[in-house]
Amino acid sequence: MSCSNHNCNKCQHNLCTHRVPIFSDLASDEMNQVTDLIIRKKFDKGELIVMEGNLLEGLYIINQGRVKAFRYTQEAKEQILYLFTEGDFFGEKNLLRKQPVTYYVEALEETNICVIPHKNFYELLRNAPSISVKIMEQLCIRIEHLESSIQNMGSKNMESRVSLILLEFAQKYGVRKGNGVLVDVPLTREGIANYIGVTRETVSRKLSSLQEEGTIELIGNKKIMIHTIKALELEFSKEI
Amino acid sequence: MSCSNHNCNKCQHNLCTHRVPIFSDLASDEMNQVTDLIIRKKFDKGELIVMEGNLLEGLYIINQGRVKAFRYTQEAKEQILYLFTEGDFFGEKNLLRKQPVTYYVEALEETNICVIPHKNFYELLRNAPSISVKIMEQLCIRIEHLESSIQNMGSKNMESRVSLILLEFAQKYGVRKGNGVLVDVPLTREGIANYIGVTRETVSRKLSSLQEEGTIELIGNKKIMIHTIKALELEFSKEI
DNA sequence: CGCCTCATTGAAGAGTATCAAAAACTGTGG
DNA sequence: CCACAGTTTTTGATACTCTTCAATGAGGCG
Repeated sequence: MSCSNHNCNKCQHNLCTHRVPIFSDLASDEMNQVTDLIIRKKFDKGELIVMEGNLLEGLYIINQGRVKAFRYTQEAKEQILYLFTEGDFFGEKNLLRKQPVTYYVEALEETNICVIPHKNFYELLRNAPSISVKIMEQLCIRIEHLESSIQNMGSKNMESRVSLILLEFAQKYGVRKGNGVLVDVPLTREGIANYIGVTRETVSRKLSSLQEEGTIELIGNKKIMIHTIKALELEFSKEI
Repeated sequence: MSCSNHNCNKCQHNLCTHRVPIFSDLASDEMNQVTDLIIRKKFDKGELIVMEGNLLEGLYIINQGRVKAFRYTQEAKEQILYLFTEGDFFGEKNLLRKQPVTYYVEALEETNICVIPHKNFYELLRNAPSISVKIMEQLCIRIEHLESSIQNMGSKNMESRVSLILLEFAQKYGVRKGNGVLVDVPLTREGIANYIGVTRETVSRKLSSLQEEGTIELIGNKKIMIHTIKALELEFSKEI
């Protein structure tokens, strides 16, 4: 599950510290200092990275892969809060407030994580005040994302909720292909459903109808070709 | 709408700086320095304090009163994100990232606001690093609140959503009375509905049924006596 | 006291959840 | 490369919950 600094060659040349916004202001030698402190971990698809109630040993940075962070609703259904990708980090909250995590994090694919032990993290905060500001910025970005999610979930019609998640996917994971965007979907239908608070059948039906009308094209279960982004944006905002 | 430092006697003796967590580590003379910089504003019930798109001139701290922060959903329905009370603050996000606000804030009752101009706020950040940490903590608290909201809105049955908001009210605005809790409800039925993503009729019906079964007692439109908190907690978690 | 806003209640309807079954996909091993 | 098994997805039919629309009732402020 974890590997030393020397036999994890993928990490070696793809250092988290260089990819994370919060360290972007560090001088190169400072960055190397941080890099030396990193503990690397590897998780398989479906593996739990952290559990609700865990006390994290440090800041978790995603070096490679994608993960979902979720809680359970009253109905014991997963409610996905975030999708994190390369360069994203989590656990900062629990470091700052020294509290156990309040959600689960699970690898959606093979994922390499870099952990900065919290002792070192605090030193960093003291020595490089610019990091504080960066962290605040990231926290604010996270707040905005959550606010949008709530705004979206307050909307009753699932049309706009499905459309919005497709737009989010297009933006985060999409690659231009011809005059459309090809998306490598990180979630199953059920995962999508758990993200926007509906059932998997509803997601399925809506994707099918979007395919029928030519807006998207389902390629297997893991890829979606979005032909007309405009149509999604329209759908998203068509209700008065 | 705004008043000078000398004729706003309510503020005078109830200084925001003493009531806000982020300043709690400041020495008394530092605090007085901050206090001198404060601009005071007063808003009537129903008045908009900030609008989406506004560039705020500073950090907004609530000295007295209650406000709601909301966005609009696709259906043009208000989606309430936060209820802020005395001691809470908002606008920090937009200061840190220097971006326009992304929500509306409206006074739910007569409200006194203290504004710390952002120029002074930045100085504070530089001179008193402890404030950074406090702000991060507050941001984390806000994140946790939002995460809980999403978890709650992901739950399909409104039973648990209504129960949860009543519990939240009890905790924030409740006063023990005998063996129950008397709550001064800050929102109309429609407001409650806009907080949890249902219609006002649904809220009304659920409150009535809770009253029938003896869990709560509706006193006018603005007060609710909660007789058995336990019943709400049960209701909240009764689905498997 | 009267007006206006807010809240309640009822009946009908829309829409999504649920349940069930069939189809498609994914990955493994021959 | 193909067949197979397990998983995931799709699709259909039904049920149920919440919304919507409408009308009545209560509350609060001048």
